[in-house]
Amino acid sequence: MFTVHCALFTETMLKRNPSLVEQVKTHLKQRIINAEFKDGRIPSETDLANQLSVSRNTIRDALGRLEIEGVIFRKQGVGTFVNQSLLLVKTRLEEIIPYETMIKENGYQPSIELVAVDQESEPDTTLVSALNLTHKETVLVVQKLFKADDKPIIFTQTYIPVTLIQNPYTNDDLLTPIYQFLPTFCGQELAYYLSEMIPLIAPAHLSARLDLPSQKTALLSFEELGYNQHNQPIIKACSYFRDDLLRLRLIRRHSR
Amino acid sequence: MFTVHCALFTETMLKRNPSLVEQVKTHLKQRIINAEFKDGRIPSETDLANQLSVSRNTIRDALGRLEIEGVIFRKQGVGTFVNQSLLLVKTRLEEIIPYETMIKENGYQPSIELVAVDQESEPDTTLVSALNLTHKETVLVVQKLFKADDKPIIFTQTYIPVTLIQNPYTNDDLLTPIYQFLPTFCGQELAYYLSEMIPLIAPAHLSARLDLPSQKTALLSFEELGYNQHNQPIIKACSYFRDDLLRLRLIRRHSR
DNA sequence: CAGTGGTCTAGACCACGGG
DNA sequence: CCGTGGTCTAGACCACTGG
Repeated sequence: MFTVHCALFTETMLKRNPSLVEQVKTHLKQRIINAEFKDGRIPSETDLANQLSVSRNTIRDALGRLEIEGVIFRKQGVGTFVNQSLLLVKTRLEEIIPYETMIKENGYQPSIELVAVDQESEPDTTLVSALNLTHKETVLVVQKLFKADDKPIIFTQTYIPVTLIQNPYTNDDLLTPIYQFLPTFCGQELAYYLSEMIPLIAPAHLSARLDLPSQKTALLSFEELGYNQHNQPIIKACSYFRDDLLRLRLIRRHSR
Repeated sequence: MFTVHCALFTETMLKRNPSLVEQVKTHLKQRIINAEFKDGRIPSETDLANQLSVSRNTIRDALGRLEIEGVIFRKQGVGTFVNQSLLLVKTRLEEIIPYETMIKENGYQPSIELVAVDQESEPDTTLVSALNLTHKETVLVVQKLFKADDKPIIFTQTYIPVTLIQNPYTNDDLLTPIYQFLPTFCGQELAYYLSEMIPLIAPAHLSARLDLPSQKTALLSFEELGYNQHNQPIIKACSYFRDDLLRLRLIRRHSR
């Protein structure tokens, strides 16, 4: 329909950047969230293509991404439908999301505390090899504590080689998500994390930081290497979660 | 080149099913594993399209999937390259893999033991609501123990509503991965898992099962709901991992 | 500048599922 | 049978990178 077409293009701009596919995806996602589709049935790809005046391929590409996100699902020969159950799932791990957002989506009031900022002039060997550091390269170690409704919930420790840092920064800048800090102050993009999940019995210092109820508590920790667009490891991050307040979820599929 | 074209199509069959894109993907992945591309540089999309006599879109689709798997990465204006570092990563969680394969890929000799098969006639309320069971529906509970080089490493507990089961099965059938059991005996496809990751201090019975070294050991557990192609939850599975023998990994990206 | 990947189109045919 | 999504093609133009 014409109104839909207008909504998509006049308000934003005429085409390109973000790509048409991305605009269509965002547009459809919004209509889904607004519950504009009765019975969860989404119009046929041909109809959508006509409505939005783009080719069916563009529509299919956008729908494909929404399917991967778990927002919709398709039945060949039948149609495309809203995936209500997955629409409610927060804290999906396969996507990089600021912890602040994660906490908010779980219904808490988030806050961040900068615990410490240190310069480590002699990083240990595992860090040196993980980040391909030249010997004796200094690393910035940033410790942050995330709170939900003022209760400690996530503790993170981020390692950034100082040689990466190009522009002066303040402590406030360190409070932003690392994937915002990197482009601004290091001229680097964070393309992806390779993450290891490790269960842990909270050691004393973490127990204190996270205000854990009893002495022996199980924690979930992430040990992650962040890579740039050239596939080089640039940062390391360790995170520790109180799983009683935040459940981490993940969708696992067949590769096909 | 013609030889390449032949390798792709004569040996397998003439086109379609698996799809062309899938065939191209498999073909390229094999060449990558065989280290056929010098310096990790993959031919341009146009070249590949000519070599394999398919359209560039088909090539791009295949490369796109390999990129998601982390096998390759692209640089606009430059080219497409093998992602050596991620090629070595095993035990990727975002994909459904038989635990047997997972253990093998980590260099151990896998074996499976069927610990117990029970009929639970009064499933608890969380199970009832998770699987949308009608009241008093009996559930088959299958307990399996996976070993790596004869050391216990993964313990699983799978819940299958008996009403799903259409064909007679033996205990040996229960040893196969659940996603093979479901199509054969239940006429269902396992489309995806929605998984929760929970750290745990091993309770006594798990400690014994998994032959844990000391009393208080942290375990990683998965609590998963398996959905079919119609987006209905059909099974529940709980898994417990000894993380000292098996490191679980995951790639996290930006949604775009 | 030439060559690469990134985006988009229009159109074709197939496979499936429900009436 | 028809309408749905699934696959594939050929061709166009853009955006970026390197020499």
